[in-house]
Amino acid sequence: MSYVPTLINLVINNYLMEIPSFKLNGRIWIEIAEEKVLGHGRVELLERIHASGSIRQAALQMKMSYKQAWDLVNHMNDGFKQPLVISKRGGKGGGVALLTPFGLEIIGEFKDLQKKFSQFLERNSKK
Amino acid sequence: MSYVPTLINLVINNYLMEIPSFKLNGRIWIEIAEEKVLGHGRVELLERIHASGSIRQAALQMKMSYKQAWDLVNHMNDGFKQPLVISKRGGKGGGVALLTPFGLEIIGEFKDLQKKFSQFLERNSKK
DNA sequence: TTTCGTTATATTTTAAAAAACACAACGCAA
DNA sequence: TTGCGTTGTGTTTTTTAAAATATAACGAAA
Repeated sequence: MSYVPTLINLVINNYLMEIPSFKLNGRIWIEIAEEKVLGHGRVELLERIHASGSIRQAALQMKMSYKQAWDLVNHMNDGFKQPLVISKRGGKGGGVALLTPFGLEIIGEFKDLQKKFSQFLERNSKK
Repeated sequence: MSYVPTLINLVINNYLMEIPSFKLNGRIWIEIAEEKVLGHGRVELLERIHASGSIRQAALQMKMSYKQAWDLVNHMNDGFKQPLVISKRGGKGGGVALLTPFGLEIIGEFKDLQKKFSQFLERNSKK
């Protein structure tokens, strides 16, 4: 900095320097080929698809449009080499979607990471 | 889940279950009273204000509007109890903005946290 | 072979976020 | 006392993201 007015220098010395308590928060996600393929929201979507057997029901529960949910699923299936979700249209119930063993594995992996991260955030917050 | 077609069950067993290598990425930020007050972008803004002595120059360097930069600074000063930036208009150069000792302290704190976080991300990526 | 509810996909509309624009206030220096 | 470049603030416009709408394809079951 090239110029510091003397008056301001006087003013700023009236403030304390102790850092107040704060909460550290954040988000983590998995990237493959520099692209985000899995995060908090997508994992919740996968879990709800697993529980309901339906992309549409999962989307409704999360208050997102079916299109958005489908796009996310599609993007995940593309990002990983293997599908996390397999779906079929027509038939009993109109159609069905379910998780592959690989998809279930990925969910578990992410939840492990998320747990470690939550501990990190807790440890590094200032009480 | 209530219904799993046998055909699909056969299909999904053809996929492997090993988790591929991935990069864990993420962001952290500081919250006070449930509100985000400091993150990656704001810290960069503070550093550029410190280096240039000007909110406008810092904004230009980061390709954001002056208004946005000013709003961010204002929000930070509000969020923490004390100002991180003090500014003055008029006079030589048209005006000036500079960091308080408290602002500098906060930058240091966040960079420490960010460093730890980067190590966390590195440790938990899968090679 | 008709009905049903879902998957799959494209298009349109709406809402939110970001950027752009405009201008008063300020105080040093010429 | 005038000019200058910045701070400070509100308003308008543009861009982007999200939501809503529409519609074909599908296959089990009645």
